[in-house]
Amino acid sequence: MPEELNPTMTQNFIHDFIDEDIAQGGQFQGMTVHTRFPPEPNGYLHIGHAKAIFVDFGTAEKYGGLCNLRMDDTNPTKEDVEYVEAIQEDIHWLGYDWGDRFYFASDYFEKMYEYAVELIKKGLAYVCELTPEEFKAYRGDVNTPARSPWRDRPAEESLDLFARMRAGEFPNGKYTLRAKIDLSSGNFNMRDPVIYRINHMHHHRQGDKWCIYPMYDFAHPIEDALEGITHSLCSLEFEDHRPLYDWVIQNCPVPAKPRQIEFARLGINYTVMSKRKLRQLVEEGRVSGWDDPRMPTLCGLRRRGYTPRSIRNFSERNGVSKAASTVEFAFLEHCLREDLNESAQRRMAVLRPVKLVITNYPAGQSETFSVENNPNRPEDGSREVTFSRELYIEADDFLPQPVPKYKRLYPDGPECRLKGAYVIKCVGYETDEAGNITQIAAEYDPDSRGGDPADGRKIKGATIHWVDAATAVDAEVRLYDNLFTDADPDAGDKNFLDCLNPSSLEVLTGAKVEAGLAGAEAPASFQFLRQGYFCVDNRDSRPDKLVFNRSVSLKDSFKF
RNA sequence: UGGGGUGUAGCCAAGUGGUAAGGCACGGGACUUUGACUCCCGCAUUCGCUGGUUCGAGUCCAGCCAUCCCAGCCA
Repeated sequence: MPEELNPTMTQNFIHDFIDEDIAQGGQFQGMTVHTRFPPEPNGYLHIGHAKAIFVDFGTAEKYGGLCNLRMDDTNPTKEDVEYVEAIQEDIHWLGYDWGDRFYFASDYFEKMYEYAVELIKKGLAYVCELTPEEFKAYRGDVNTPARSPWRDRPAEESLDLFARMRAGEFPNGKYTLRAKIDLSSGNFNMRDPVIYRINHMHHHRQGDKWCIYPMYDFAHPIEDALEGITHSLCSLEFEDHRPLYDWVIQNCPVPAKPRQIEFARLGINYTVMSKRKLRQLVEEGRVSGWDDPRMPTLCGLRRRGYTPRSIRNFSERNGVSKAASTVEFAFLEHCLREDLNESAQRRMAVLRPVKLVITNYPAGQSETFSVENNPNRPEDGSREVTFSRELYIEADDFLPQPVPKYKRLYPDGPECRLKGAYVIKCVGYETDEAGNITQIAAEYDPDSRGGDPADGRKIKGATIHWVDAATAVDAEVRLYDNLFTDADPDAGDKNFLDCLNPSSLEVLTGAKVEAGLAGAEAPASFQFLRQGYFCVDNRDSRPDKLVFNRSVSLKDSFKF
């Protein structure tokens, strides 16, 4: 049911590693390549996650393997079921499917507990009773080892305390379980990291069954191993954690030996990708919600008219490497245009209308023209549009005084073509007292029905779009610009809110669109001729008021 | 000044000792019933810098520089 995915993902350094693993005949030989996408259900997925999804699912697909979807819900403090469903919906929308392999890290809590007990018995973990403040003070620094007064606590004592931690005998923060590794390691993650903490809190899935929760570093490798993951792909900031990941795999009797490989996460200029900041935008009402069309969330992009295919292509063509990258927003737009140009149906709409009167066309007369829906795809058919003496055209398709190279309407200017209808020539215009243009007059060539003059002469002017004043429908059109003005609102210590673009949304209420653009028959994404690509806003539209969101504008190489 | 990464054009990115792919952006032109699309052309004598090895170095070696991540009982 998902539309056809991209051709096989192009080779990248991750695939090189996997190829080696398979070739070397080690732990992965003969195994099906198995990856996972492990979001924490604490927010909505955004365009950055799309890359991770692409890498995780795409890599599995490339090797004929499997990719699991797993909710990494080891910290109930920030998590909520609300996000669990949204995450699944967004991944499916992108076109990926995990079959029946949908898991929750919290379902492994019992097993993790057992492994932790094993570690204690082996003398590789101990219960520590440093307060958070002490813990911090004892951490040491770049050239001072950490101190841990409880690391030699007898295993029996730790076992007892750990059991009582689980039983709920102690308040939050009283005790932690720590792995006994290396207090002087240059890698702070190895300085006897906490692997379990006490947190008396209701878990969205486990309820009140647990009051101790495993830390990511302990839980994640176990989750991977339990699911038979062969390659655990994650972002660069976890490189420092790999020694600990390997330590857990090595010291717990897990059924598999997954390998962690890190790649650079995606950055886009003019775009905030931090969940915390996105949440702030929503909570402070600076956007209408997580799905505000200006948001970089998948649901926001979807509502704005982005297609799954365009986002997949964007991910594919960006490549996968370890170099921190910030790609240009223009590239995402390019990928959308590329897809929409191929697939979007065309419609006519006039965003800033001005009336055009065909002076030699009989008043009261009307006719219809058949206009193709997409010149690239004849199979999309055509539609009927009405034409009469009074039309609306775009205000900037007329100029009282032409500027150099202007080839649209102006008095005594060149012949222009009304898209799909007739050839016309401007013969005058009217203004109000203030000098504003109120109406344009033109004459048409009756022998040019459909747009081609009978005598075969070339039309020098441009082809312009129009709507019939008699049948046009009023609409609201929303034009989007970047949510931020600064190229990288996430960089440095500046306040990202200061970078908000005050004109990121422009609402045009006087637009006129051709009839038949409402309701179920409307194409999901379409192009308003010479105005860009739009989609019907299914969330906001009402029968009496059509609302269109602009996905991206057309490229305009026209310069005066 | 500890540990772990990364540096190829404005932005991504191939390149794995044999003489710098591709895409985006940008500029120019052709075509066009969307000034869109499409199509041509242009766009790194050089790969962070400096040395070294080699007939030959973006690729190997050394040193240096820049930059990102790490001291949550977050993930």
